[in-house]
Amino acid sequence: MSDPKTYDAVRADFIEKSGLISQAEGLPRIAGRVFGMLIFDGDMISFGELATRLQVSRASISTSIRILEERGLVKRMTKAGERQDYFQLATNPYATMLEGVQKRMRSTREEIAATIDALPADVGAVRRLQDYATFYASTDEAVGMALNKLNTQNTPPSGPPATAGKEQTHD
Amino acid sequence: MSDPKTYDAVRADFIEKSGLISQAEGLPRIAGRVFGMLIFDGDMISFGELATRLQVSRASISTSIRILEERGLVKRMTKAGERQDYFQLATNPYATMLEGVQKRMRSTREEIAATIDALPADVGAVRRLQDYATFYASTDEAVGMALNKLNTQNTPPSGPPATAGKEQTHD
DNA sequence: CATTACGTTCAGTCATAACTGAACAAACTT
DNA sequence: AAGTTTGTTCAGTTATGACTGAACGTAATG
Repeated sequence: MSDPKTYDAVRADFIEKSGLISQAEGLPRIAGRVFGMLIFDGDMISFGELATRLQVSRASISTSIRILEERGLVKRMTKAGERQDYFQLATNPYATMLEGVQKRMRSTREEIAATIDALPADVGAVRRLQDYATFYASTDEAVGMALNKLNTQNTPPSGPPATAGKEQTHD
Repeated sequence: MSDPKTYDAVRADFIEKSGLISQAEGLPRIAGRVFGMLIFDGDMISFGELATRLQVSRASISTSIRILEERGLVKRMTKAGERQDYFQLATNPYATMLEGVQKRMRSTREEIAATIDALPADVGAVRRLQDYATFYASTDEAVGMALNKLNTQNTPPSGPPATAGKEQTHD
């Protein structure tokens, strides 16, 4: 208990944990570390800084950022007078994550529905497939409720601080 | 539309799809195929039958079954007079899946909380970490609601049919 | 007893995806 | 112009995990 780790140690641990969490969610580990670093630090971080502070190649940063951008979790910024790209958490990244989950669940639910449609209604499998589909449907619905909560209650959450004037959203 | 696939073709497609779905959920593909086959066929399937019908090694069946048993999705049965093990969907496997999801989310939420506790309350990171933790908390809650629905509304669902007398649950 | 059937385990192979270094194009600096 | 800096892409390496074959223990069968 009485182990006051330094700020930097806590930070490093959290970033590393984020890597592992993301790995469990199907993202590459480095992308998770980038995400964790953006959460922890809050402010914009440059491309080069990401590479050096995480001690990985710039190629890895490039692809990780691409993945995070595709998923809508991170946005790319520019600073006037700076050549490097800067990155920041997207606004409400968690809602975006849930939307992604929803999307995937719906798609698999539809695949199950397609299987059901391809069968005559009286075969025994239909009943079990319907249960399977229902499972996805109600989970989808539950996620939708969490999403609503996220979108309404705390807008804006701790997202990017009101920009100080120099930065521009990139596209 | 006017493409009446044979029952066996629909079945094979579904089983294959299940493999892919499970792969996306972090399970080995073969485990997903086993799961899909158990859903589709409904009745008990023997160890050997799984290996031959899925055209994979018995070693793979063994480890896949172990995984599915560990997760509580499948139960092992024996038939009097039969030496082979038989397998069946567990009762309410979907609820069990959701419980697993919940468990994992709680554990990562706790890791985030631990990070927060290790920081003085006034650092900026705390706010963002709290948002992160809240995200997991409310998703956890939502899953809990879906779980309740699953557990109450349709008990028993299409689970294993009342056993015909010869089988025994294997512990 | 020997033989066969069954399921597990383990070493090894194979497939896949993460990660890197190097080559590159574009934009800036001198 | 030549030389930097920056980000992307691609070929190649590396790490990871799925899958298999073979060896094994156990239990039933003959």
